[in-house]
Amino acid sequence: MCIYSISVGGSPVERYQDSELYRMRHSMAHVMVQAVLEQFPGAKIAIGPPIEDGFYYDFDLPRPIEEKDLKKIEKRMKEIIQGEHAFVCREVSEEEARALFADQPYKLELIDGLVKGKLDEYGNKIKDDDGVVLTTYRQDSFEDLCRGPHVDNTRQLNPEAFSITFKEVAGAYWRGDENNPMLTRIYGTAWKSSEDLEDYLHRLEEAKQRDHRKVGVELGLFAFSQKVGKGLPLWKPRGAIVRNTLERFLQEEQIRRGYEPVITPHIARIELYETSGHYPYYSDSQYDPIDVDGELFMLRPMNCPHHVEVYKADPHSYRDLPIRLMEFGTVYRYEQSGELAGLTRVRGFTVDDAHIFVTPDQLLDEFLAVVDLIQFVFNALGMHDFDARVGIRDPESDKYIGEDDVWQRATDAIIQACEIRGLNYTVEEGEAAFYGPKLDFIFRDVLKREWQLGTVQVDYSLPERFELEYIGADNKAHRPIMIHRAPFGSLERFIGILTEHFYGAFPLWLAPVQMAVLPVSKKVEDEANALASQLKAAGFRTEVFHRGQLGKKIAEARSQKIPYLVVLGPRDVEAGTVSVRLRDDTELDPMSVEDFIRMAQQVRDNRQMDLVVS
RNA sequence: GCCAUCCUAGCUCAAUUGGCAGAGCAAUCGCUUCGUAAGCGAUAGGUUAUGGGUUCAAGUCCCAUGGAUGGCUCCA
Repeated sequence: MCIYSISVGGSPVERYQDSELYRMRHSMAHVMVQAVLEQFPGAKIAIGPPIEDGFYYDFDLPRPIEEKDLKKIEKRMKEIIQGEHAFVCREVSEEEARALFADQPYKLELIDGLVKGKLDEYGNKIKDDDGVVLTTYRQDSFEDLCRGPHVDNTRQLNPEAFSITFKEVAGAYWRGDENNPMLTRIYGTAWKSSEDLEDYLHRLEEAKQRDHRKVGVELGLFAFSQKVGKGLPLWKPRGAIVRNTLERFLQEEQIRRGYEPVITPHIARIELYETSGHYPYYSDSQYDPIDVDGELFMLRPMNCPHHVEVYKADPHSYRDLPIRLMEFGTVYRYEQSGELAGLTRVRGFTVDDAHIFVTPDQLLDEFLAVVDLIQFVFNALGMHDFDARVGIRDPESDKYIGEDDVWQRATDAIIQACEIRGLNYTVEEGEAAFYGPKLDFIFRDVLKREWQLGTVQVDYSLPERFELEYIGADNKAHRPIMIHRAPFGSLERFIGILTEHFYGAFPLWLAPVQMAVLPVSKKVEDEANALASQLKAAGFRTEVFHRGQLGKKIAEARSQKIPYLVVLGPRDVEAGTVSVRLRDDTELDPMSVEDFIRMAQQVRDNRQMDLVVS
């Protein structure tokens, strides 16, 4: 068991778990524990695995850890690494292990879990459970219960390519359970070379610069107010333009594809949610009911029950199906205060929602049509890097409604659709909605961070609970199937992600201000105003910059990421041209206003990313 | 919600062991009319997040509340 075996028959790409970096980071975590225990002799230690970009270790410390402790620990880690200590593995019996970790309660609990419950260090059932062997790894003075793998010797670690002060320490529940005590988690990042470390730290800095909370405020897209409440964003005029433009784009595309807009209220009587199952299955995310003259109303956490009631307002023939009801529906969900984050995690948000009612025959085709729509939308926004994830039930949990065979049918349909469209997908347990399995689209932005965006769900349960019907060709009542879907997910989160993806430099069609007219001097103010009117008349959101000299106007327009900077001076007025500079500092040759407008219209109407016609 | 850190002018930040709250940008008002990354000057802007406490004296120390940030848990 002490020999780490490379998995056989795996993919040709080396798995992270098999890589040298993984072993280095794992070993680095052990070195950190040794240094922490020297600094805090009474500390209790929990677990500490390698993670993406680094590692962590959880501790129960006798006092809060401070920045200067971390610096000392980091220094000591370098010494330990330079001590060239071997990592020595040995198998231990249960008794030996208990004696070894007699004063480490978390380790004893791990041993209990491994030996009795066949549980791994995270408290999950060990799948391949034929005989659990306990092993330890020791370097220098520190020995840890660990299954490895590690490097052979600390000389394989680079003392100049790691950091434990790059991130704040964090609280983390023992075994990830919020009922357990909170431990102190120290994060580290470790690389093979100091250049790699620098690159990584640079990437973090880049992400910070792009953060939509910073960029969104600079561009005047949105604001939060303590008086309105946390997690409740206010869209400022420029942000509202971006959002309205996206909504219009999607609505027009959906109408083209047979969707029908509906509009429904943000609250409803509690009976609606009792029927739908949101109450009680979704009550953790819902706000307390509102008493209106003795009747209980709820702020809606989802739009589906309302759309179901729209469907129910009329009798339906199989000839009418599929019926596709769409709404940019605002919903309110309770989120714990610590979970709120900018626009990506809020308490009130708008879903680009639609509910499609189909016959069983239509399910697959309609599902495929939804997948096509989502791909179309992502493509239009220049978002090409995404994978699909099929979310199915966690078989251990009881938070789902509906019968087993119904879940199976829905899951089969989703997987079949993925196969037909050749999507690169994974299947994950526990990722389903409470009423049915779903297909999520996971997008990677320019910094390779993953975001869950669009989602499609197949639902047999709500039609059942609401007793939905259509009349079939046999003149008998049948039950339709519902598809829930949202390409953007939530407009708030989506625009947050788009802002970071584009670094605020939205494509022309989305840019809040599309053109800045920059008069060279006051002598051409009148001409500049006239030019702006002309550009506005051509349908472009245009502003004239009056303040300061030309250089200042350019600096300001650049910082606002305005796509076209239209410079106008006496020479242009005389020649009847404009001098266009792009926000990436490209200067175009002087051209007539008409040519410029024609080009910009083409760029806008094709929703091009490039600002010139290619 | 939990752990940790933080909150000074609209924004970015100063303020010595606890000793008169300041600067740049933005804003307002002048001057300047200038051809591709920030022209010059003046004015105004603050119960230092809020409420208590310690002290002769609190932006600074202590407590509570609110909010933000990094994580955990949860999630569109």
